[in-house]
This record gives sequence, C-alpha cells and structure tokens, in this order.
Amino acid sequence: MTYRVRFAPSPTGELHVGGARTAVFNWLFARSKGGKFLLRIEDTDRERSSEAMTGRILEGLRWLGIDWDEDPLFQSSRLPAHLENVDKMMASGNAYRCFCDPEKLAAEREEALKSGANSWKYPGYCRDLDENTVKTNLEKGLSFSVRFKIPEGETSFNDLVHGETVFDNSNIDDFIIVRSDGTPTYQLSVVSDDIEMKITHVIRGNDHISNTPKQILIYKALGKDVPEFGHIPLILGQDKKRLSKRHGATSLIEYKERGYLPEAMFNFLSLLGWSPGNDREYLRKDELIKIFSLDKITKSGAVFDEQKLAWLNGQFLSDLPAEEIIEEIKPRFETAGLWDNSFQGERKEWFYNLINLLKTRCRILDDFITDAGPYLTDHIHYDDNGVKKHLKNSEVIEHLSDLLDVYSEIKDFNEANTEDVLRKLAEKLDISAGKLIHPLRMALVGVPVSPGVFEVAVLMGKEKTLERIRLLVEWLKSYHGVK
RNA sequence: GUCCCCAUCGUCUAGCCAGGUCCAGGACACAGCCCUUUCAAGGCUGCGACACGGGUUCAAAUCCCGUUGGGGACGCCA
Repeated sequence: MTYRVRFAPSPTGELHVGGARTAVFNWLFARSKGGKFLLRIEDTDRERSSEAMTGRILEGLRWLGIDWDEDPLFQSSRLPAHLENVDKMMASGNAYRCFCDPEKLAAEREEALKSGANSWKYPGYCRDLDENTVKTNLEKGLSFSVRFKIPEGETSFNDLVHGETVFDNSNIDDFIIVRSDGTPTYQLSVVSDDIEMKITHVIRGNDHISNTPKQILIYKALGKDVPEFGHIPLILGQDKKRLSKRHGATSLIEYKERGYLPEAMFNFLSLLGWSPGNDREYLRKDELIKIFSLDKITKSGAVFDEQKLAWLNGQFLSDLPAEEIIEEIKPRFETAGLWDNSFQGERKEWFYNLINLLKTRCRILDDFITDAGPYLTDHIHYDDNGVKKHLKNSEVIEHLSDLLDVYSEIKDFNEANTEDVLRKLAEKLDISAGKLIHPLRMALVGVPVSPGVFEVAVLMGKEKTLERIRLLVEWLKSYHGVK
C-alpha cells in the first residue's frame, strides 16, 4: 500500500504554527512510511485568498524543510469536478435541491434558539420535494442550494489517535454542499479532492473531528473508499485555549524572524502532541523520520511554550558550525550595521573564533547582535551595574594603569601569557586576581558578562586591548574626579 | 445549550492498550551546589503531578461507571 497524505492550507492568512505542526506530522508520516506528502491549496474563498499568501505559505514550509512530492493542487481549479460529484449524488438520491430562503431559515433558527431549544437543524422542507414541484421551482427561476441528505443510523470511524468514534446521524444536519451561487462548499470540496488525490490517511487538527462523519457520508454516497482519519490535538495558548493571535506570535514566519532555526522549530513542533516514547527530546529531522509513528500521538492539547523552543534553539545553535551560524546571522548583522565583508574575507578566521566563543551563550540569532557588539564597534558604553560592581573604587585606576604597563611588555599576546602576567601583577599588588579581571572585562566589553576575559583579550588583540584599558582609565579619572 | 474530544509536576511528556518492577521517570522553567574571572554551557541536588468519587481485583496512574473541570464543533468560512 502506498501511503498518501496531504496538507491543505487555505491561503487566507499566514501559515499558523498549528498548521505547520499538522504539516510536520503529515510529512513525518509520509517520509517514515515511504509514502507521498502532497499539498493542496484551499483557495475557494476568493474574497480572502491571495496568491501572495500561497507563496508565503510555501516559503514557510520550505524554510521548515518540508518538501512535497507532486505539484500542489489548487482547489479552485477543481470546481467542475466537485459539481460533477453533486450531480452523482443528486441522481442517487443522496442530495437534493433546497429552495428555502436563507434569510427565512436564519430567522427561524434564531427564534428557535432564543426560545430555549438547544440546537437547530434544517427542518427538511425540501428534503422530499416531488419532481413536479422541483420542476416548477426551476422553471420559475427560483434560486436553490444543494443539501446532502443525511441517512438514518450512525456513522463511525476508527480514529488513528482516538480510536472508535461514533456519531448518531440524527445529530447531523442536512448540510449544504452547493451554495445558491453554484459554488461547492468545503465538505464537498475536501472529499472530492481527497478522492482525486488518492489520499489514504487524513491527518488533521482535532477541530475537524465533527466534520468527519459528514465527509464519510459523502464518500459513501459517492461509492468511494473511506480513508483513515487521525485527529491530532490542538496547540493551546497559556490559558489552555486554542492558540490564537491574542496569545502573541502565531505565524511560523514570525518565529523565523525572531531568530529561531528551522531545525529547532521543526523539532519543537514535532514534540507538541507527540513523543518518541522515551526521554529523547533533542532530535534532528532524519532521526525523527526514523522514530515517528502515529500511535505515539497524544490525545490532549499541548500548550505552546516558547521557553522550551528557545532552549531547543540554543541546543541547535551550540552544535551548529560557525560557518552556518554566520550564514544565518549575516542579514541580521547587516541590518544592525555590524556587518563587514572582511568577515568572510581576510578576517574570516577571526570572525569564526568570535562566533564560536559566543554561541554557547546564545539562544536566538539576535543574541549574537548584542553579544558581538563590543567586538565589532569601538563604541563602548560602560554598563551601570558593572560600574557599580567593579569600578566604584578609585583604586582600579592604579590597577588598570599597572595592567596596561605589564600588558604592553607582552611579546606573544596569547591566553596563557595574558593570564599569567595578570595573576603575577595581582600577587605583586597583593589583591585578588578578580580585582583586575573584572575591571579588564569592563574595559574590553563594557558589561560584566562575557566569555573568558583572556580569550576576549586575545581575540581583540594586543593593540585594541591596550587602547581600551587606556580608554577606561581616562573615563574613570573623570568619573572619580581624579586629575 | 446540543454533539464530540480530553484529563499525570507550572509547561511538554514517559508509564496506561497487555494492572504489580511507580511512595510515578525525563525535559523546559524555577531554586541551590559544583566547576569558575563573570555569564552561559556542563555536572549534581532540590521543588513539583496520577482531577474527584465509586466500582472490578489479592493488587489500579493503568480496566469500568459516574461527577467535575477543560477544550473543540455546531456557517450558503475553510
């Protein structure tokens, strides 16, 4: 059996993280089974759909590393085929024309609900119209929609994640499959296209569970095989409600812009409502393909926790070679005005070293911008807290001046020597090494946080190190009011 | 309201189907310690959950029923 699954976004908005997660599960299923992963663009809502949005959705998918096997099917192109199915169903008595006035129906419904009824279904006025009436109505030019005729009985399916699920048909309305303007509705289009695309497994969000019996009934009315269905849990916001815009960022692209790596995002999404069944969490795509299975999908909703995403991103960042990080951060550095082409030219090695020094401290890509700043510009701002903590005693002026002297003497300005010389000086001055180390860090980067200060000094080079110590000495003189 | 789905640490989850090895394991977050020149990273420790009530059973987080709670769907949107 060839497994065929699909992801069917409608291009009415950005690719939502929930949608992206559905795509991830479908893709993982297909790739792990050697099946096909297909795309269908549900663009039948002409008002809200746009070609531009289709492009952005595909771009998001590509960014995540999700590829598809055949050309995407545009639902709007399939309109005649959908309507053909309606003819079949009308001919077989599974669908009928409804001449009811929609406004009248709406009013009826409102009234019924207001007077305490707990649900309202189409009363079936046109359900059993005789041929002559239909004919006359048609001749009169009355507009009509087409409804699906729900049969008696119950409809059940064995959901891949929830197991046996049963619906009593009496709870299902004779839903509309063709609007009075002659266009097919969602339920019809989905089934028609899934048949056309030979979809074997429909893996989608939980919110579609109540659509499933309707769709199964259409398959049956059409005499087609019913595919397997698997309904995955919804992604929730902190308040446990379905993730939506009021929870913050919901579109995949926003996370890309925030500096998350596609591999990390993919990994994170795969863990939302699925687990490999053991303690492994930090997983690459090829490993995920190997271990993914539908029966490990969780039943309950999953809260989107950006902190965990950030942690995962940090894991990927730490393991990513500097070259690749540089590719990712280049555009960000450019917009921040920190980029210089020499980083990929004569200062290539130096820049690699810098990035390698910073990467274990970074969680998202923009962290590199703030962390790398002091190395790339000469504008040093002395952080208030750092000043209070390490520079408030005017003695540091003397200490730094001494450090400046001994550092100027160093011939081979490497980590061992810079450390050695500093520690000897501290001993001579009878102070702890920290009393020199922290001011030195302040001199070099202006903040009390950095990689190992000797690594920093060496990376900056002797000249710049000396210059920055001098600069801080001058700054401190005026700060402490020393002449 | 009706129908459907769900229910293990604050969060993601393992365990549940094939009941004992679970006074419930891992991860994120949080707190502390170690390492250490700071911050990360790393290591260690701590905090922290089987929603409730009934069954069934020698034994239930695991099976059954109910209650409660949460969510989703109830469109001539998709």
